[in-house]
Amino acid sequence: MVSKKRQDYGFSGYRVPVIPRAPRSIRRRSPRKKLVEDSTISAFELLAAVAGKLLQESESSTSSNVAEVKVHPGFCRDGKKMRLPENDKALKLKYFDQGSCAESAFFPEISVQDRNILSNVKELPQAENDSILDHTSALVSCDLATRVDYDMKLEMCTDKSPNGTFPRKVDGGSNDVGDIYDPKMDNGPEKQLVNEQEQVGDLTMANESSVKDPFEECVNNNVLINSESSVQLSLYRDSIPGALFQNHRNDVKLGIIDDDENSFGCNKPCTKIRPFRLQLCNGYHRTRKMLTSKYRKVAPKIKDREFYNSNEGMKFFYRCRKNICKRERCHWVPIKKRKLFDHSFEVAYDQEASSESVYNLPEKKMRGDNSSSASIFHKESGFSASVKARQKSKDSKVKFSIKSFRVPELYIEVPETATVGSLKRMVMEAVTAILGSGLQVGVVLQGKKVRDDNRTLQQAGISQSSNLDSLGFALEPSFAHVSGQRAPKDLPLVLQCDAALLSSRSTASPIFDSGISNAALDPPLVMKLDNDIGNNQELIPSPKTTIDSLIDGVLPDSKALIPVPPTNIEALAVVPFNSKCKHTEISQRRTRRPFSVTEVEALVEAVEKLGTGRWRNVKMRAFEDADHRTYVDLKDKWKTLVHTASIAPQQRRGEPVPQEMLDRVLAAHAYWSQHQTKHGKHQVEPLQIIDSPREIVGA
DNA sequence: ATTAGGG
DNA sequence: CCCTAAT
Repeated sequence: MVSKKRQDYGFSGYRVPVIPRAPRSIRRRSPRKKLVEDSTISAFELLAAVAGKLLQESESSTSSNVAEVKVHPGFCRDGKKMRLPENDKALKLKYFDQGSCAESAFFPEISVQDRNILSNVKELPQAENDSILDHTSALVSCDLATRVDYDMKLEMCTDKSPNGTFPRKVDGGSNDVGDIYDPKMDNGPEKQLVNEQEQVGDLTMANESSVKDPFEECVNNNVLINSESSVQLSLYRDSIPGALFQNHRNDVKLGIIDDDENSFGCNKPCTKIRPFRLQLCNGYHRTRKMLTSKYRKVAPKIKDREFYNSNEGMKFFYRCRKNICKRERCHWVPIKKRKLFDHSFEVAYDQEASSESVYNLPEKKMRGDNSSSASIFHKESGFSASVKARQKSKDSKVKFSIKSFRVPELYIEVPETATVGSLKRMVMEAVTAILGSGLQVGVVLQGKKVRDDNRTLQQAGISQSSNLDSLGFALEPSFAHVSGQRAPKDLPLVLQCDAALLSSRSTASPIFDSGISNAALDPPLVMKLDNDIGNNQELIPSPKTTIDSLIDGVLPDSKALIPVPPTNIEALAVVPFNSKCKHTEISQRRTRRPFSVTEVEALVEAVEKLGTGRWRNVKMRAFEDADHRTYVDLKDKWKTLVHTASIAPQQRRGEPVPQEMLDRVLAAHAYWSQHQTKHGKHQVEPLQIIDSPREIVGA
């Protein structure tokens, strides 16, 4: 099922903060320039591959095409070394999480032909390399961006670990189990060790089998990485021959453009990618843990890696993870800020327009004719639309063909045991919910929203004589209920980003509003925002700056619009997010699952032996396969058991626990209260049941 | 990531 | 079961 409220979250106008969905471990993050996992680059590279192919097909043999295709060899080479770091089960999960939505809509075309393309182009001409450094040019072109991208990839590649294997930590916690004395214990350390080894072996096998086809693997990795697996609702109609093809091209392009991560990754490979790697690097144990709670937790999303570049972000993540991520089987993942892929750099929109934070308008002349296409997306809502406008010079009519609106990411998580049919229904629910949540269409022209509905197209500048390349449509959340208090009509959006307004924003309403209604920003405001209020990610990096930073491998010194992880992003995100959590009931309680007597018995037995302070071990010992029982659950259950045992039988509720069990509970509780559980591993003997006819437990 | 304890 | 603080 789909959490109904989720949609509100994404579309009611709430300015989506950066939602953490990343690796749990902060500590693993190493300083920049650290090695980057092979797989981390594949997202870029696959996209580049697709783009390159498209360009190739377009048979326009500009240098940019070469440059784009150039990217690929590294791609494939790397592919050979790629290892999918997860065990097979994890892979399934991940693929399911991120790949099952509709990635094929964006990467359906990769074929043998692609591989040829990839492998044919080998070296980048020196001249082009030189031109990389020539970033003084005001006009940033696609190829330049791509070449820089390429460079970054090289850097990443050289940094990777030599053998390409994955550091895999197997932590079954067996060491801690060494103090179990019960000789009858069937689950001793040794056996656990064996089990773990077996699992490692499985992992290895799974990995190797997936390396057969480097390219394919790359693709797979991409599925993993590129979370742009969005459902696409195509409304496209075009009677023009060949349009289908072009349409498809645009689809792909849209997918690329929409992948903000890529642009981020290009901008800041070191910081952007690392969390990614963390994500993939999760050791067995961690993966296991994730799987353990997979029914109620959403898999971390990679897209937000920039968020995790800041410690603040991690803190935030920790704080929110439990709220959002832990519990839902199926829900939306809020749409993150979106950035443009390198195509956007090609757009010659002026700096003013580029500063406005609401819409990005990557336009690109696709062909030489008088048709033009534009892709836009609305960052807050995550909606994007690809538009094709065709001009008919005769009758002064402008014909628009809105190719598609792209639905923001849907994130659905279902058990492996769910049926395909139920999955379909879930997706359908999600899409329906989105569409039904109230949408309106915005028109954006040259980076500015056209707000006056009464103007004629001509007046608005939408005419055949105007530059329709810069025209875009956007699906926007309908914000009829938006309270205008904090969002005066013409208050630029940026102000909303001011930390001072956060509180109001959190309580008030979907703040989204002003974002929608105010497209253009004044440069001063931009600067203000830039003053590290944390919404930098809203900004479109100035092409020049971006490229500079790319080439230098360093962040631009000062006010650059690079989406640096803001220091106080937490402040930005936490407040609204938390409130949103509550208001939208994003967090749901887990379904109650009362302990059966059998479970209670297992718990009691485990606690008798292990004590009351080692719930993790208890979990592993007695509930290893009960994914829905966390060690916290066990601890809580023990707590209630103790309580239950200490109250009168008449006051007990629920499924009655045998008194004998409760006696054991009390005995164990008393015993372990005496003997500290915490420290000395071998200094405390397991509970010896004194007066029970049962077998003696323990040594 | 675990553990402990309050809600 | 949830949430938080403290490890």
